[in-house]
Amino acid sequence: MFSTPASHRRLAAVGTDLPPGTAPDGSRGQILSESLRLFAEQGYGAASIRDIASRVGIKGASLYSHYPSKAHVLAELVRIGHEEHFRRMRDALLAAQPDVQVQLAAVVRAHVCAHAEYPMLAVVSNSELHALPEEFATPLLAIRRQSETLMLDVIQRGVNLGVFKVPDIQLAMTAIGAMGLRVAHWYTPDSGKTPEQIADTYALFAARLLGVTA
Amino acid sequence: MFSTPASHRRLAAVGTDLPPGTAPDGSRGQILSESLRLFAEQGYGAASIRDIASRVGIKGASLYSHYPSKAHVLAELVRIGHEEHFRRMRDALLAAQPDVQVQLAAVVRAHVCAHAEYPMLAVVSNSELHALPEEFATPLLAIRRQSETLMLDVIQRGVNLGVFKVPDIQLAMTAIGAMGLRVAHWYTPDSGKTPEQIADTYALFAARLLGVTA
DNA sequence: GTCTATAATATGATAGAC
DNA sequence: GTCTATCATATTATAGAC
Repeated sequence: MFSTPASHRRLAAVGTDLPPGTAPDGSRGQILSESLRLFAEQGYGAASIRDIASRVGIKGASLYSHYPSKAHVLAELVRIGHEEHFRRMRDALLAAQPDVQVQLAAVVRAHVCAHAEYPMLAVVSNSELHALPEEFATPLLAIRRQSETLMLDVIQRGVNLGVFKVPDIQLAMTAIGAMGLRVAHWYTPDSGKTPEQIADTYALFAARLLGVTA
Repeated sequence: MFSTPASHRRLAAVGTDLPPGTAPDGSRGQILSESLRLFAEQGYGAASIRDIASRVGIKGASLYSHYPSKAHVLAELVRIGHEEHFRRMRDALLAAQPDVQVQLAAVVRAHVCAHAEYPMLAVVSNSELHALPEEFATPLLAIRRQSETLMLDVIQRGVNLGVFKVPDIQLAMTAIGAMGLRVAHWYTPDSGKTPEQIADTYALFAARLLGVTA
């Protein structure tokens, strides 16, 4: 039970950025953006339709012209978050073939950068999925599994090649994954560290954790 | 945005255990225990006084004979969680003097075991502090800082002794801390791994991460 | 210490005018 | 696409009987 941010805020960052091209135009996009802020800072359950609408500058009832329910807004945000995260990891891996150490660094870097560059989206995607009805959650969990498998496959390949040595690859994956997840909570652009610097250090940590000594 | 548990539940575990001696007798203890379950599974905001009371077998109004408000119940749970976590880390460190590698293993093991043995308490302590008013949160954040400092001091001492080598001790601390935090979300007693086995592996990971090659 | 009853307010969502 | 008005229900918390 510790650690960062030092305040009792849920995350340190303040930006509500969404990945380029993912936010719709007009009120629909504003609803997404303001919902992101409120869901990240207060949690889905504590953020009301009226809260969201008032920040957009409309009334609660008007929100229903854009989304059929509050759950649909959350589902859309979590979908964007999961897809962006998976896309980045996959693209990084494809560009890094074939050295397994380079592959590991690429996926860890992509994982960390996604969480540092879109901290609110990451917090909502990681911490609010439980609030969705099962039919909304199922396809999102499928994306999650893809991302997990991607990292697990790199670790397994490294072990098979004799480059990595770990007592348990599942535990290695959860450990490396967790390091990156948590970045979304404490990262802030004015910390003096860029996402890339953090990603580099965490990629080193991941390699060491897997037994790479060079 | 990934990782375990595979379901859309917030955590895999089902037990609502509190550390021995921390749960009051009678209704007061039951309120704490049922609140723990509901806050962990649904989040503080989504769990109602009526939900809690009905699980205890009383009416909502009767809860106010035991706690002055819902926030007081949460504050009590988070206090128990933070104190137990700090106490375990401190005791482990005191028993492990003076080899810095042994110290590191001790604090990491204590950190991981606390999160595996009391997963609901850990999830609530780590994920719901933002729901508390600032006057409730301040003393809890102080405990958090103590736990952080404890681990940071071990890392710093290892670096000073030339046993550990890292580009940034703060990043090392957040990485090691995050590994343990996340255990509370995916750990379940019927996974075939004991908290001790996970703790041993994570202690190895932590040492490697800090540049220990032996 | 628990109950019933209730206050005061907030919630997600809908109907229908413009 | 936004509004006002409203429905139906849920919320935290209190008052006062037993």
